[in-house]
Amino acid sequence: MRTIPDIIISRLPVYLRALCYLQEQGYHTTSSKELGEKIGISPAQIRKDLSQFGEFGKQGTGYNVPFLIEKLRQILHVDRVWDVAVIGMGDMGHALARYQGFTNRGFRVAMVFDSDPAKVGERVGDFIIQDAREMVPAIRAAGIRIAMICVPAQAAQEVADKLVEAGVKAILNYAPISLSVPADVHVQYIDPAIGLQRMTYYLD
Amino acid sequence: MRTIPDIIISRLPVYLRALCYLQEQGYHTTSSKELGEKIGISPAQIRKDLSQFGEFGKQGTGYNVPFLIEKLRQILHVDRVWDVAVIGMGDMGHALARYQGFTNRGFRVAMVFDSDPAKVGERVGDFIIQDAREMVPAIRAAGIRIAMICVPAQAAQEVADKLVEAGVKAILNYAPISLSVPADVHVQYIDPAIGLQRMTYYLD
DNA sequence: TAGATTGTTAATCGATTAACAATC
DNA sequence: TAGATTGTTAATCGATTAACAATC
Repeated sequence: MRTIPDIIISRLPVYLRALCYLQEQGYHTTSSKELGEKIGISPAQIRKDLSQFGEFGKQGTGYNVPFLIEKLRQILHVDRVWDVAVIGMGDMGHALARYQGFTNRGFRVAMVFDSDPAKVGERVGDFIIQDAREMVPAIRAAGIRIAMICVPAQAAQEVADKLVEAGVKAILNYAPISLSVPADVHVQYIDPAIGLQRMTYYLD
Repeated sequence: MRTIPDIIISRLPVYLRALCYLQEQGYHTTSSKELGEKIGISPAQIRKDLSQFGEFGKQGTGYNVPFLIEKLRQILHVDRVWDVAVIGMGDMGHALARYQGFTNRGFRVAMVFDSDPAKVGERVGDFIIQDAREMVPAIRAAGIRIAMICVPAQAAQEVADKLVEAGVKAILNYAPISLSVPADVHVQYIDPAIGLQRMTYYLD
């Protein structure tokens, strides 16, 4: 089986999100044209992307929304619920620990950590903050494969190393620094300042 | 002047972030090779990207770190401080209002809004939460051009419309929905669930 | 000088789009 | 049937990389 380009994979969650939103609004079918207008992607590209994985549409009528949602969930492996660990209970980690937006999208925060003794044992949402020193055994014992890093930049690489040691294979990094990880570990970056700087170039 | 591709612009903030980090660590010069290893981008690409804007390096020695930082700040228009408005004071808006990571990166949160009467008038960080009904005149009067949307999905498009009406030209959208805005308004999306879904495809 | 590294060219590689037969 | 829309092909478009003369 040939490898699907990552740029295609990166668009699938956007399709899935839009389809779920359409479903909530009562749509039962949609077309590549309609979907493309909603999310600003050309109809041809949507059809080409989806065709990498199968024939999900019908000529003349388009795509069945619940069916395509199910297929995309299977493709992206979010037809299950992944446990996620959050490291760093500052404001951002706190917000992620309580984030409602993971519901029905394949994720559930399962444990949260901080290295500050003053925070360890405190409650955040449904969780008791655990000591960061127990991170590796706790994550390994729970079989957790996904983590979010919300610690300061200077601590992020060390945390990433420990997560790798604990068996984590996917990291969502909120710390403003590029991480070094083995090739089989995936990293995505979220940095609001970078998001803003990508736009100020166009402002005068 | 020919238009620089957006994909190049989108890498510049990453270069800038890495250079600032190198500077903190005491580096005075770096090379495209060294920088590329830190951030996982090929040296040729870094040189090609930078060459769109001028000749910033020296053969044999590479780039002067403070000089390149200054140039990138000028290019990205973050050689100043932009005032930013935050709409929606849930956990995420709260975290952004108090976010320390904007400092020295060209941004300062200047005002925050919520539509919940129970929250209006409360304090978050250094700010008093303002009534969302005053959003348009307040943003317009302050000349604010950048905003972050942290409201629920079903309210986000309406908020975006008001921001456009108020003169905002750049929106960082944390709501899990694609926004429709005029062509001269820029939008960047931050959605942790999408970040995670881009990785679970590769996990089994 | 010798070694290192830039900026740039040309070649390669990959992604997007236009167009259309197939068919619901 | 007529209209709509898919999946796919081929053409176009754009981005990345390799290589190297220039030069610090």
